[in-house]
Amino acid sequence: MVIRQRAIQAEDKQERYHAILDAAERLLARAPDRIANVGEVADEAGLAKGTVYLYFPSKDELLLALHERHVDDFFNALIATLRAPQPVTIERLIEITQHWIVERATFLPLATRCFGIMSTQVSRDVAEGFHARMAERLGTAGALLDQRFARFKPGDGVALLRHSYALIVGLWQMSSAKVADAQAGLDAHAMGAWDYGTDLTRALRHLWEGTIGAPLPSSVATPLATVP
Amino acid sequence: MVIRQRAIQAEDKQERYHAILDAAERLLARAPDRIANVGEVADEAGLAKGTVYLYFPSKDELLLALHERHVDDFFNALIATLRAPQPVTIERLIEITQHWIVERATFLPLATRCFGIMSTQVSRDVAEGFHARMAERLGTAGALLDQRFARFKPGDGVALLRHSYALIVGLWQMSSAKVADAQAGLDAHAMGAWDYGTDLTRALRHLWEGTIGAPLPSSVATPLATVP
Amino acid sequence: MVIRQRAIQAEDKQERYHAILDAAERLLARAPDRIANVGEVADEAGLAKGTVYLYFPSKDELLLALHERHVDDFFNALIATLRAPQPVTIERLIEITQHWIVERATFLPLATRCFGIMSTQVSRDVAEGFHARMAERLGTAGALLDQRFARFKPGDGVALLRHSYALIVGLWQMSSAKVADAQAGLDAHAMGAWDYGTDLTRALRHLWEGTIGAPLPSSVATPLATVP
Amino acid sequence: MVIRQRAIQAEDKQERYHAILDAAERLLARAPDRIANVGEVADEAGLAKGTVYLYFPSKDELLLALHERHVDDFFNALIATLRAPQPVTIERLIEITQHWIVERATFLPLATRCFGIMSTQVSRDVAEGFHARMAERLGTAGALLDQRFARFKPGDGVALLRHSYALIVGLWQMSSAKVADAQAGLDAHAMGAWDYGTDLTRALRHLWEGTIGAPLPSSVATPLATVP
DNA sequence: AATGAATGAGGTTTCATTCAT
DNA sequence: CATGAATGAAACCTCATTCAT
Repeated sequence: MVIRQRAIQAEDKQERYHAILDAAERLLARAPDRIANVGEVADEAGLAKGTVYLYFPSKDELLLALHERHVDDFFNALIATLRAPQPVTIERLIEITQHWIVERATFLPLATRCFGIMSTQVSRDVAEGFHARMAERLGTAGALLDQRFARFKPGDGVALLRHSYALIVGLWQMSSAKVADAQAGLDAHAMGAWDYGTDLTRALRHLWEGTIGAPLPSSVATPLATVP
Repeated sequence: MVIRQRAIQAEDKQERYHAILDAAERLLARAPDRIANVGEVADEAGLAKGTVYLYFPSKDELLLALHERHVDDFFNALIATLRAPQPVTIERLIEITQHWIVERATFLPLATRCFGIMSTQVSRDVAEGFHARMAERLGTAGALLDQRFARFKPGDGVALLRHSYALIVGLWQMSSAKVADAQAGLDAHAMGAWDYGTDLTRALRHLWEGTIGAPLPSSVATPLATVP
Repeated sequence: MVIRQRAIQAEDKQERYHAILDAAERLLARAPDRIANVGEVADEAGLAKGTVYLYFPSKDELLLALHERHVDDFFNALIATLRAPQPVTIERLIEITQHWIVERATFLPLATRCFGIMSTQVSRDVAEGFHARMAERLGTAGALLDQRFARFKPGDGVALLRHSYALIVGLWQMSSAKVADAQAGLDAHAMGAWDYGTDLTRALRHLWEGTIGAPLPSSVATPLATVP
Repeated sequence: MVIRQRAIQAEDKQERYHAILDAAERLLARAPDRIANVGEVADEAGLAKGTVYLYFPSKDELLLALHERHVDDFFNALIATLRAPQPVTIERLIEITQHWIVERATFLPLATRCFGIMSTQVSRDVAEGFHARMAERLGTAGALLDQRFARFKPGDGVALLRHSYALIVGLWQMSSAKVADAQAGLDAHAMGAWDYGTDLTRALRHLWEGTIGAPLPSSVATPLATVP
């Protein structure tokens, strides 16, 4: 009923676009098990339901956009680290993963949901767009990895990142909340280490060692000679 | 073992239970992108909707049971191979994965769906039951791996299997049908190898090499002296 | 107060709320034996099913609201009469009952149904709300009765009304349509007077006489000295 | 699967008929808010679902039969009292009502349900049959009342009983469990006496006094000269 | 007579999206 | 641009009753 300030400038639009994503993010953080409906997102953003559709063509694309923001944050941190002159330690890479993915309570639930969406609901165009942008980021970060590892051929870095991401998501799905709790009672030794964070670290380490072809010292890569 | 009009013997009931799962499987194979509703499954099975609910307490549990059958088939093949006296080659393990998971068009779409179900819709009891049975199979196969690899400590086998499964599922989600098609036009080199089967093989190889701590020869494990 | 295509003003909403109840009322009047489903109500109101759920949280609450409107109409008439300066005759009270309850073909079938709903389907909050509002009306009318009857102690009026209502509903249930017809063939004398309207009048008269402690003249109460 | 002894003798059939009613009674006593489904009744009786349908043509008629048994018990006690040579006190009549109706947790919920059924689901024949049998009992007890009260004309006794029954049922519906609890917090005085048992006693007393045309002493009727 | 597997009609509710205002 | 009322497809599950065994 209240007519809000209209977003006429492109900047205002950008701002509102992100305000909607922020609202969705808050709701997801509050209840990572469920995806809020459009009405709730609109309410949380202080807008009307119809307004959301001025900024996003569909709910699915809204979710995808939010996921993309998560992914972006992660890649930005990763790329920044790989561009910095300092040696890149494996601990540092795992730290980045922990911080931007594992500890961000909304990342993995939304990723799971988005993979579900992607395979069934979303139009080919949208899926292509999403993957193209994803590929770009992957390409950038992968290329930096290729430079760091003497033995890497072009494309190896990208592949390693893709595999890592698959491991991160796949492992999470196998140990999501309800199940993790259920496992608490079982014999941890017989089951293997079941804590997601610990298990993931171990799995990534194995994957990377296997990819590099040698045990990982604390530093996985040599310093870059030049800093971009 | 003719299935009569009414399944009165316990055996007949087993058969009908599986007949319903078969119907669901056929529908999924016909359209891996969508999950049929209960009415369609009943029709396909030549039964009434209510009859399906005599055999499964809810649609979700039907899907879970179907997924479990997939998983069982895979584990049975895996365990049989690990129990056989012959040396286990990595090629053989990848073959099993290819055959029972990758090439079975219904496995991965359903797995993705089930992960979604598991975290939100299904009661804790059901989820626990599912995971307990899964853990048992994992435990059996993992223990056999432990015996095969001299360096493996108890639990290493289970962990390797879990990590492998995560990789299989996660990678599939990143390259599900629609997207794979979309990628076809892009420069394969720049993107890295994007074919799911090929990429998965490579990723698993890296993961396993990293876990074993040595490059994989064609045979990943020594022959068993005795067959359990 | 033309109802527009969309009810935007609060007034329009009120009107639409009642339009839905009107539709339910018409359907019930047309077939007092059955309760229409929500789709039928929506059709009758010229709306979509979902729209009904914008105005009522559930079917049960819709029925309750309709019943409440019936009850309200009755109490409004009753209270108006009791507030008027004229002497209140028993004939007048029975007239009101006849008009607003007995002759309103939908009142008693719905009341019966609502008592069923109330004890099993409806949440405690809703039931409490309903009864609180009912108690308020009862209290108002009861207090007016207390003033009219010299011998009434506070609360006697409310009790009399409650008892009367119980008699109205209970007697109706014992003589609902099908049965009344069935009785038509029997010897009316041996069975006692079985016509609902007549029988009810007699029963109420007895109840009231017993409550007042004296035979009822045509005027059951003294005129009010002052009109509130 | 177990083939039970077949009820071939008429006596056995009677026994089984009542065993089914007993089962329904137990279930209702255990949860007066809900009507068990046919499967539950069969289980509780140790029979198969289909067997119930050998003894009752439909669920509704089963419920009606159970209700009829309740009503029978009440009337038997009432008639026995009215036939006994002792003076009949109002306290005694109320005691009978309390014992056979109010305190029998299953009577009133089932009565409510049966009135609902009767007006909508049951065939005319069944309804007629039920009411005819009910009328017979009413007639017997009513005639006894007519004899006890000097001023009663034929039919007055039946009418009084019918009115009393209406009051009993109607008042109960207005104060069934959920609501009674809800009322607990309110000011009992302003609301009138809300305890069902107390309120009912008061209402019945008023009804009877009004019918008899005089305040009720402790003894409502003169002793019978002859005992049938 | 007894069983219990099979039936399938029947009804409620949610929510992404549209579009009149 | 913004609103939020209206839409209506979609899907689940229960359970009284039937009937093959």
